[in-house]
Amino acid sequence: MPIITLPDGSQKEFKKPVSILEIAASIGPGLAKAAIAGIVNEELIDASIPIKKNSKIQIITAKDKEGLEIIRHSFAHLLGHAVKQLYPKAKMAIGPVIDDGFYYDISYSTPFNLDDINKLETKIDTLIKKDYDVFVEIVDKSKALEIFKGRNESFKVDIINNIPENEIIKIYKHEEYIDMCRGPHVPNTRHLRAFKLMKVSGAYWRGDSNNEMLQRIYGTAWSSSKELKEYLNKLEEAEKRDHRKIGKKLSLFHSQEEAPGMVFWHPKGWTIYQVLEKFIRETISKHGYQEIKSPQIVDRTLWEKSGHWDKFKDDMFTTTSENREYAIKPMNCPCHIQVFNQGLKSYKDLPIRLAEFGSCHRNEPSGALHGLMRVRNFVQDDAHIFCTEEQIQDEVSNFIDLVFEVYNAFGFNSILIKLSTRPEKRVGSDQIWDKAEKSLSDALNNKGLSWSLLPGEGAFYGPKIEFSLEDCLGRVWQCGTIQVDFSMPTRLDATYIDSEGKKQSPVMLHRAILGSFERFIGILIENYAGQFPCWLSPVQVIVMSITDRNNKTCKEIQDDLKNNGYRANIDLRNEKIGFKIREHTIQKIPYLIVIGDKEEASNKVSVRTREGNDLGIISLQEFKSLLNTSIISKDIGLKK
RNA sequence: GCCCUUGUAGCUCAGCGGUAGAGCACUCCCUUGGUAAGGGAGAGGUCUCGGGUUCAAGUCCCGACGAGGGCACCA
Repeated sequence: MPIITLPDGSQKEFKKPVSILEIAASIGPGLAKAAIAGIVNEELIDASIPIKKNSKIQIITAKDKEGLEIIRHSFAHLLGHAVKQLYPKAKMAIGPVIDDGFYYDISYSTPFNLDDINKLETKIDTLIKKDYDVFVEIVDKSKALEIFKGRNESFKVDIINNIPENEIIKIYKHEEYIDMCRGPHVPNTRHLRAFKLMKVSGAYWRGDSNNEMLQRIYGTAWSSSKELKEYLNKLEEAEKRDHRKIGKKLSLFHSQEEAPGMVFWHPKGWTIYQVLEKFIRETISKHGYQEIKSPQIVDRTLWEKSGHWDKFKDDMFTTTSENREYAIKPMNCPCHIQVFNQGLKSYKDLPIRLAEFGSCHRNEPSGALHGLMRVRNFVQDDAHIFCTEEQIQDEVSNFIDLVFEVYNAFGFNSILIKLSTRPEKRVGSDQIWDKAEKSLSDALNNKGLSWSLLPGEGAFYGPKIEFSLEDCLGRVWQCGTIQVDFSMPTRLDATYIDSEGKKQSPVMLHRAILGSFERFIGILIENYAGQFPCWLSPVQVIVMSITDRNNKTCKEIQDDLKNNGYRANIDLRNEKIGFKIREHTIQKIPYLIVIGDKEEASNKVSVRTREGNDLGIISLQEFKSLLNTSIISKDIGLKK
């Protein structure tokens, strides 16, 4: 005789065990139709499973976050159903929910191509429209093994073998297709409507590159076709912002076969790079850093000593000369310790903050390369802080301020913070780890920041904080980091003299704000869709003539602007003004100046923005002060 | 590195066994025009590279390299 308590506190008593579907039906037919699953005493369960005890329940529909997840999960099963109908010999591995959709990993003799995907999509469509009921059944392990062995589903058998003995297993029956799942799933396929199969790719069984490579079919699914459409539009929007596309259109950079994973920066792209570097240089200088420059190529023995050779030698570029083997540096820290090691250091010298825009090479696997985001040669805004254990917290605290200052300058105001703590394999005593982790969390808490904990995710040499920023499309990019290192200073013999005259090893903090310049510029390109705020814009002003009578004046205005430190170009081509405006608007130049006879006569300039706003005829002086304000304030402008 | 897809003019793409095509960009000519594309003409390609099949190969097959999407990796 279960008494069921609904979310609004009202109670209903039933004479026998009831399912979510039945409860929903007792409330109203509309709800009965919409019910997908339920939360019973905080546990998500299938809508058809009878509830025997007094319970607090909530009915889940497609409008709930959980409902959408269930829909996606059920779509994975539906894909399985379709695959097995079209390709009976296929073996199904796993089909989980992911952001925006689902996938299924499948083993099959021949690769699936686009044609197969289309066929599967059509098949799923016909299955959906049958509005068939999905039945759930609870079985024990031996029964589950029997079922899936009988169906020749060796991956499912493998999964079952890894499930503890007394755990219950749920199987879902989609007509003749049977899948195994924790569930819950939709009670009927009529809840499944808005989906699209997106792509096929390879994926290793259990994510291990030693295992068989399966074929993964990705799909997206939503609770309504309107949401599906919105999602597909969003993808299109993101594609338009692709930094590789914009990089080409605006002639910022390119790459070519002869230098895979390396960037050829064009004048305009390099201008952005230099402005960015200048900004970081000035900012970190204010925060007490000293800039250094260390060698590009360093003898193998240093990398052996630092431990990198052992772990990463295959991922390093090497070169030889006169029987010595060198590595092109994959990181800067060992070199920075060499700088620290020059001359005796006193505790009074600490903290010492050494920064370098260090160009690093890493032989990344070819399949990992991606535009500016993952390259083989990149420059970090790297620095290492040498300090005492007591100084860790202050240094971290100051660094957090620095990160926020920099990110805010680009208009990134939503910043996510993660703290990773000691992993199983690590160096250093628990006491030191306690202290270091506490320093990091205290620094975060003292600033009243919210952060999430990643237990066990720290580096073997120390805990770390990671900073991610959210771009205007809501995508999250991990950029900044600060990592405590107890190990490398000792390995590379860094010491200082403490107040009692004894030698001590300093703690080293590895830190970066942007991460790599290449990647950060990639992120900026996508965030701004190529429309850089004026202070970063490669060309800030274009001066255009109406007829060639006005060319001389245009040149004079350009010279004036350039002499005042602004990046100004001229367009004196024999083209109509509309043509020129169109072209430079597409090139995202913030300010477009038009010079015709009227402007010459009044000794003024006509100003138009790339957003299409006409700022009217103003004096050059007035324009310069406007430009100046925009640059100094790092105005983000109308970016969307 | 692994799986799938892919590589044609500077760019975007068509052509898919029978002597290389379009639009934009480029060059020249006409036009000197006031806020998102004025008109005309011309030039431009060992169809990524190397093999093979064929009377004949951008076009089919094999391999290499690059690129795209995933997977694995990411000090």
